[in-house]
Amino acid sequence: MKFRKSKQREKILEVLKNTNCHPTADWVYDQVKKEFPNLSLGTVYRNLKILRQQGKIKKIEHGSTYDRFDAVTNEHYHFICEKCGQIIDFKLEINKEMIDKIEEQLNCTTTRQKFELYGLCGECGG
Amino acid sequence: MKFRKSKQREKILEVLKNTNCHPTADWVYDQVKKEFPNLSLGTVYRNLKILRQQGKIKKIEHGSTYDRFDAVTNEHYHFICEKCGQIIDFKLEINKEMIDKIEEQLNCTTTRQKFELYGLCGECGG
DNA sequence: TTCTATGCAAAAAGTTTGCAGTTAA
DNA sequence: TTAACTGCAAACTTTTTGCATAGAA
Repeated sequence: MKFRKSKQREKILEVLKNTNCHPTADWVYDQVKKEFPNLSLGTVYRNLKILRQQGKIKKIEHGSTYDRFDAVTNEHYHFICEKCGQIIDFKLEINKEMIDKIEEQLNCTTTRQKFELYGLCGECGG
Repeated sequence: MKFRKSKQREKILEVLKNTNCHPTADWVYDQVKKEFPNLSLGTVYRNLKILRQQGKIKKIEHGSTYDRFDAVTNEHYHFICEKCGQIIDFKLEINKEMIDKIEEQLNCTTTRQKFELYGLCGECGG
């Protein structure tokens, strides 16, 4: 794949580099629009895709674009296959001291944790 | 909130109880449609919402319906305040042996982990 | 009888794509 | 000169909502 330079793409990357708020495409659009008033959202999405292909940014993945539901009520965590989207449950004892340490450090109290692993399942070449 | 009984809702819960594949709304729709051929997707979504309000099922959350992007490359995790919505980054050394054990158990390879804490931040009474 | 649940279809929300014109190399 | 990039708008995908009717309590 060949890429040319584009002012819009450079600005999009710059905006992303200068924030740690994990923005949405729309937020990026609003920022970059200040400099390129005719910018379109489609261009932002296309460039976000290209920047990912170039390995310069990451999309914060959640496996699938569909909502998924779960009637299993006991405490468990999820492994999500990045290829086939399959979700596999696993159990785990979360280290309580680790949580305590973070609570102290951030001066907060936590009520629940989410712990998810992403990768390839057995069938997809794990 | 008051709820009445409904055959469709009962069937939706039954279908969810009898699978461990964390289905999408559409998959549930296809299953339940076998018994209720006039079923509509809207009804499935509405009942999934009600079942969540009743605490009978969970939606596998990914925080927001928007894709989010990140050009910050170093590894970090998030504490999310359930009152004010603030997100605070923290660093953590994830126990590698723990991951190895899960990989072996599930026969998968993991490329990344998501570890999120939810609760109250200092300002909100943490 | 009352009001929640339903089916249907239209709208909303978020993302992708086709097209004709622009621009980097 | 050529083919990647752009803006615009339409299409697409997933979820929500409005409305009239059916059905549980």
